[in-house]
Amino acid sequence: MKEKKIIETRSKQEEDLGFKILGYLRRITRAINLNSKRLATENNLTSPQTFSLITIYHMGPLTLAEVASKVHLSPSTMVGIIDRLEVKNLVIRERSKDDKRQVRIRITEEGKKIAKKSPLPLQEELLESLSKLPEIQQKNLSKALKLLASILDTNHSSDKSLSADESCED
Amino acid sequence: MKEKKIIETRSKQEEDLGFKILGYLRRITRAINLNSKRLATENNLTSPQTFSLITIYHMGPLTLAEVASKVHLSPSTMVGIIDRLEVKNLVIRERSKDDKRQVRIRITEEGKKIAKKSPLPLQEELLESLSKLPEIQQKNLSKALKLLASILDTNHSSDKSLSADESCED
DNA sequence: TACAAATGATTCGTGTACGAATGAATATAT
DNA sequence: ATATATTCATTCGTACACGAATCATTTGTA
Repeated sequence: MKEKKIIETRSKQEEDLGFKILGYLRRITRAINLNSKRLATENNLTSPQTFSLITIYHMGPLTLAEVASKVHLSPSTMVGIIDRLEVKNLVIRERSKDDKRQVRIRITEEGKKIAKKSPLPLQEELLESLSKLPEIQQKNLSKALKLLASILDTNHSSDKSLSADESCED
Repeated sequence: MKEKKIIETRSKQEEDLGFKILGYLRRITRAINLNSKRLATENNLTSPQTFSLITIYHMGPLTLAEVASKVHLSPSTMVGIIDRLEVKNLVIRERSKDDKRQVRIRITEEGKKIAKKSPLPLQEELLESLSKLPEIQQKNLSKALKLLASILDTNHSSDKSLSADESCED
């Protein structure tokens, strides 16, 4: 009753909810980052690299902007990721013949092999932990994340992604 | 019924769940990043900087490692963040007298003013959107994120944070 | 006391991640 | 047809974000 001056410009419950959620999100993103780096040393591929490679594998030759859009990254970020995938001989850039501005990213045979057996980032621990939860909780989690994702990225431009399907209407 | 060769090394529903969740998480982290950068241009403080500053403001002078732990970042990351807060005259480093290895981060008067009125990252849009949801959904979201955060960072070291309170047991 | 181990901050190297600016190619307008 | 606008990839500058290595200080031990 006497330490009330700590937060005075925001109402208590709003502060609580926002601060908690942001804290959880920070922890989540950090865990994802750490996992990505661990995977990078073990499998020689970071999480964004793996995501991009699998996307290219599934959806055929794509332009750089298309890959970026599908994995929810900006083109300028994607340039570096493709650079690193290319020096590992997992993809190749080839200039489009009809529109010489475009660069088509094509997966190599080597890349296909990696894509086929490369674990999705976080897959192991996350799925194992998830499978221990009751199914209802798994559904809730997935729904909550989907909700949050759509809340957050309506504030920005919205292009459809590989994982933004609409088949989750329970 | 004929495109079944796309994913063959992983079972269908596991793949679905993991891939979806990871997709949501990527979108969420991206939205957070974008928001952080927007705030940086508007308020001259990024999201990690704001988090760190508010933490220092609330919890008094702290060592660099303590701040890092409380905002869930590594010390090496925190060095840069404190650097940038320092050149903006929001905090100052002072060598500890009893243990000259330690650096105590102290908030300045200028920093206090900023901390008091600085919006929590994402606060505006997120809270506004959240407040439109039924309360039960808000609770679910918070619980789901907390669950996911604890699943994810049990894989790593766990120190308690500013936001990791236990008062959410509904 | 002297010497090894541990600790705290920092530096270094790598990899995201972004927007703004750039340059080449294409499309559009006059 | 030529000038302008648009589009695509890239480069540049900034800021995270991490682990490994480093350096100074402190602590523990022989």
